Parts: sequence; structure tokens; C-alpha cells
Amino acid sequence: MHFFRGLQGCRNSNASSKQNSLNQGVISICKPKLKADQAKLLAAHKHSESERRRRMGINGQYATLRTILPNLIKMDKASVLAETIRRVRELKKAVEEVEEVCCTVPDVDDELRLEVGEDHEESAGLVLIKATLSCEDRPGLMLELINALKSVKRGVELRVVKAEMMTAGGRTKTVLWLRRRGAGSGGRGYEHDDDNEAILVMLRRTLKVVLAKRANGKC
Amino acid sequence: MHFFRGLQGCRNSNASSKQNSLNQGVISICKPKLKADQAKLLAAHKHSESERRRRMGINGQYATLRTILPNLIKMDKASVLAETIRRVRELKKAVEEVEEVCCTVPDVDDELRLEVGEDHEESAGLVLIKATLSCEDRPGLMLELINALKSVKRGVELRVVKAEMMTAGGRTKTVLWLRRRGAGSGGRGYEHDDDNEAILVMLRRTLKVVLAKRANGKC
DNA sequence: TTCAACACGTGAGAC
DNA sequence: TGTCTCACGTGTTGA
Repeated sequence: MHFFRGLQGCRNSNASSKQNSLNQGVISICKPKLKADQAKLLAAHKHSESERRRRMGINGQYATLRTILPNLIKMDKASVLAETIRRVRELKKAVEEVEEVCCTVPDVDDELRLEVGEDHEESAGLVLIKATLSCEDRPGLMLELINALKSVKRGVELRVVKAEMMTAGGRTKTVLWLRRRGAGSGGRGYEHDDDNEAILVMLRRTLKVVLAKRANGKC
Repeated sequence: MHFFRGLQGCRNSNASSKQNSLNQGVISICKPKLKADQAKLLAAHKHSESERRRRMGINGQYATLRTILPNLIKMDKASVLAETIRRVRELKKAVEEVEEVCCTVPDVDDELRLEVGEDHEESAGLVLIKATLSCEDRPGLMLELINALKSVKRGVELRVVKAEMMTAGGRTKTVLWLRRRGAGSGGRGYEHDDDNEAILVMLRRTLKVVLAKRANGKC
């Protein structure tokens, strides 16, 4: 604790007061220039008070963070900040991942993109295809897509694992996650990359037809 | 600035040094108990140094936050914390909104829920229906759903605005956002709530049939 | 001038 | 014991 709390009990060796000037040994320094010193004292008081307010504000925000953040083990400021940073980054990534799919504005031009997926959790050995397509919106599009997908067989079934769709401004963006499913997952593995390539080509051609339909005014 | 930076230049009124003991008026306090004081001095030095390291750590984290947060107008600590709190809450809400739909585990029991949507952006006057259904996973489910939806007409078209689907552990959760579309949005408004109610009933019955299919071992 | 923001060194308490 | 975290009052700087 420092010198005063609420302007009483000053024991600063520099600051002078009528009483303290009696002290032995500290005489020459503590010549009471009364008015100036009082003003200084008041200023110091104001200063420390406003600094305290500032601290309280900041500490209140730490408290808020402590209540917001889950799984907070250590409660000290550094840990709170560290966890905050971690969480902001984590959440940002999660949101971006989703936004990429269903919250972005559909592309202005028709687009079809096929991606062979990364190894997903338990889908080891299964081929995951992500099909992203943007086009003019129209009723029955999803139905057409699914019907079209049924025609891409090549011996194995193309299974829709997940589907997302969003529309904006008369255009729509659809994302389909497809999985090749053969004669049971216990059976033989999928033949070759060549085969995958062939399926991708066929898939692309098929979906393009669906996309083109409207462009030709057929719908 | 306080007393020393790097152990030189101590001018503390309590701490004594050979030179300072010459000062007039501050004699009696500054009796040099040399060894004890030197130890104290060393301890104080260590203390202030480690405290500086702590501060630097925390300030580094503030710096990180400043780089992470977009649209940061004021850069002072309080503002950084405030913006951080705002952002964490914002991101959390956004993630929750999405997770509610496509990242939650599908319900263990078959479930069908219909909700008449809140007024969405530009869809004023249009009825938005959100259909959430969980059931055992099976190929072609989406196709069946869409076909089933086509049968629910009642004069107006039920349009799939958005669709999401996720599967886990052999079960799947599907969310469909439907919109009643009549004879153009410029035409007469939709008749009555009664009519909406009737559609909901019919929709529920229709979707239930799709869900029940598998339960009866028909698939 | 005042005000806000900051870094600083220190004493206290926790562990 | 020492080490760590915090609140405190202060000096300083820029607006």
C-alpha cells in the first residue's frame, strides 16, 4: 500500500504536511510550501483515483472474459488472454469453414468445382467427393441434381452424405458431399485412381448438363 | 520513473548508499546496514525485473489481439478487451447457429419438427417453413424427401430454399427450409393462417411417411 | 491547463 | 524458503 487512500494518512517522505514537519532528520526537504504542495497532493489524489478507475474497468473486462470462456483452468490475466486468443482463432476458423460453404454469395458466373476429399474420420478407404456448384436459382434444382447423380453409376453407388444449399439474389450455391459406395465397405478396395478419375469426369459432365439447362432456357 | 534500472542510480529515500549519506537533513534514516540492504536491493531488483517480464508477456498478448481483431479503431487495452469480448460473443453465436443445424448429432429417436420461420430479410410476406428431421440413414433419402414434397401442393408450390444434411453413426439429420410460393410475389397475399395450418399438417403427414418407410423395413 | 493511457517499482498475499 | 500474481500510486507523455 502506498501513501494515501482517500487523502488521509500521507506518509510520503517528499510530501509535506503541518504535522510531519516536526519529524527529526527530514527537516530541510519538508519545508512547507503549503499551497503549492496541497495542490500537488490534490492532483496526486485525483490521478491515483482515475488510475484506479481505469484499472477497475480493465479488471471488469477480465472478469467478463472469465465468465465467457469455457474450460478456463487458470484464472490469472495472462492465462485468460491466452485462452481468449486461442478461442478467437478457433471460432474464427470454424465460422470461416462454414461461411465458405453456405454463407458466401453464390458466384456470379456458373461454376462447378469437384474436389476429392481429405481423409475423413471413419471414412477410411472411402472416396469423398465435394461438389460445389453455383448457378441461377430455379425450383426443382436439387431434385434434378439428385436424379442426375443417380445416372452416374459405373458399378458403384454415389451416395449423398451431406448437402447444403443457399440462395441469394436469384442465384444459388449448392454443395454436395458424395461418397462412392461399392459392395460393402468390407469388400475389396476401390480399383484404381484411374477409375476415380473416370468417375470425376463423368460426374462433371453430368452436373454440367444440369447447370446448362437453364442457360439454354429449357427450364 | 522509479529508483533504479539495472541496479544503478538508486535514489530511494529508504535505501542508503555511501554517497547519499552526505546529504544534509536525511542523515538519521540512512544509516547503512550494508549487507542487509544490499540483499534487499538485490531482491528488489529481481522482483522488478520479473514483474517487467510479466508485463511484457501480457502486453505481447495484447499485441496479438490487436493483430487478430479486425476493425479495431482504438488500440488501448480497454478497447482491445471490449472488442475482444464483443467478438467472442458474436463468433460464439454464429457458430451455435450453425452447429444447431449441421453439427449436432442426429437425435437417437426418429423426429420430425416443423417451424414457421421468423420474418426473414427480403422474404416479407412469404411463409418460411423449417423442417428438421432425424432418422436412420439410408441412400436416396433426400430424393425421397424431395419427391414427397412435390406431392404437397395445395395450389401453391413448396419451394426448397435451403437444405442441409448430416450423418453420424448410421443416423442422419436433415433440415429443409421451405417457402410457399404462389402466383408471383406481387400477387395476392396468402389466404389465411388456416391454410398455412392445413399445409403444415399435410407436410407433417407426408414427411412422416418418408421417415416411417425404413422403420417398416421397406427400404 | 487538464485528461487518458501507459510502464514502472513496490508491498502484500497466495502457494 | 522463493516464486508468482496482483493492486497500488507515481512519473511521464501525447492530445
